[in-house]
Amino acid sequence: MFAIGEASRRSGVGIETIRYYEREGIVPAPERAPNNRRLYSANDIGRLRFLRRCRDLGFPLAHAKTLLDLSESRHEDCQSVRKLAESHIENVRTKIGELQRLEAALNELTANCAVGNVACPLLRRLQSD
Amino acid sequence: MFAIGEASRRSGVGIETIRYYEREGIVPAPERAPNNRRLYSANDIGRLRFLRRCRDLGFPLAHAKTLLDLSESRHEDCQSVRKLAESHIENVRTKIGELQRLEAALNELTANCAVGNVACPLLRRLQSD
DNA sequence: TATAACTCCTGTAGTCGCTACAGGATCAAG
DNA sequence: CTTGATCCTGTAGCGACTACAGGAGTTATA
Repeated sequence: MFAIGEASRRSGVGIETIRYYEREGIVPAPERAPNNRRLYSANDIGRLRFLRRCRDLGFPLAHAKTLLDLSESRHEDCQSVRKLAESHIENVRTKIGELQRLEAALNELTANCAVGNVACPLLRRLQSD
Repeated sequence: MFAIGEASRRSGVGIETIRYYEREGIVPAPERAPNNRRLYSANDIGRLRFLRRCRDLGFPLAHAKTLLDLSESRHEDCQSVRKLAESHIENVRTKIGELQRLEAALNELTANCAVGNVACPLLRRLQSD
């Protein structure tokens, strides 16, 4: 059993974040030592690591929790997992598209904003009616 | 002079957001009618529209405010504008790259998660030590 | 003129996922 | 015995809104 600092190091989840997950019911409250300090099992730490990986993949915390629950249920519902993952991929693709359009717009706006312009064309465009 | 609802319609900035901008000092407090309602001039509305365009381009609000201030100063500092815009474009490019790597990772993880798998490979990977 | 429906006001709290304290208790090492 | 690390609870802050609650004033219709 490990103290929260060690659990943090082993899982890659920050101490404050671990306590936050507990408060929010993302992970169950761990055992406590007689001195009231939290004690984490290897299993608990595995759960935290699982959550960190989900977060690294950009899943919102609520979905990370769902995936965690799915991963701990007896009959792993691969179907549900895939559905969640695919909808997430779709979101990521959408966001990439949005940002690419943004980049194009910004490039165009700054293109004319080159050397020694008197009136700034970018500002002109932002001001226009 | 226009009431806040009309200013919202004309600028494309939500009513609550307009009041928020005022609270935060992003825009100056407008005139008030004798009945205490806010009154916006065409100029005020132009400012709001300017901010909306900056936000649409993904500038953080603080930078939007800086751009607005630059646009209203006597000698338009095109240099500063360009610097802000270029650093923002850089951020957008970085974010695009991150999301693309994310998408690749998710694609790889879900690739094996195809039809009728018994044990879900995605969960396996998330669980691994 | 009465009433309904709309718009506006202030102030506060919620969103998301942490992160950063404050103020204290406990523990390990020298 | 003291120093410094770690832990505890509880609360507030981040960014940029958004959504109320509870009230007041305005406009349109019957």
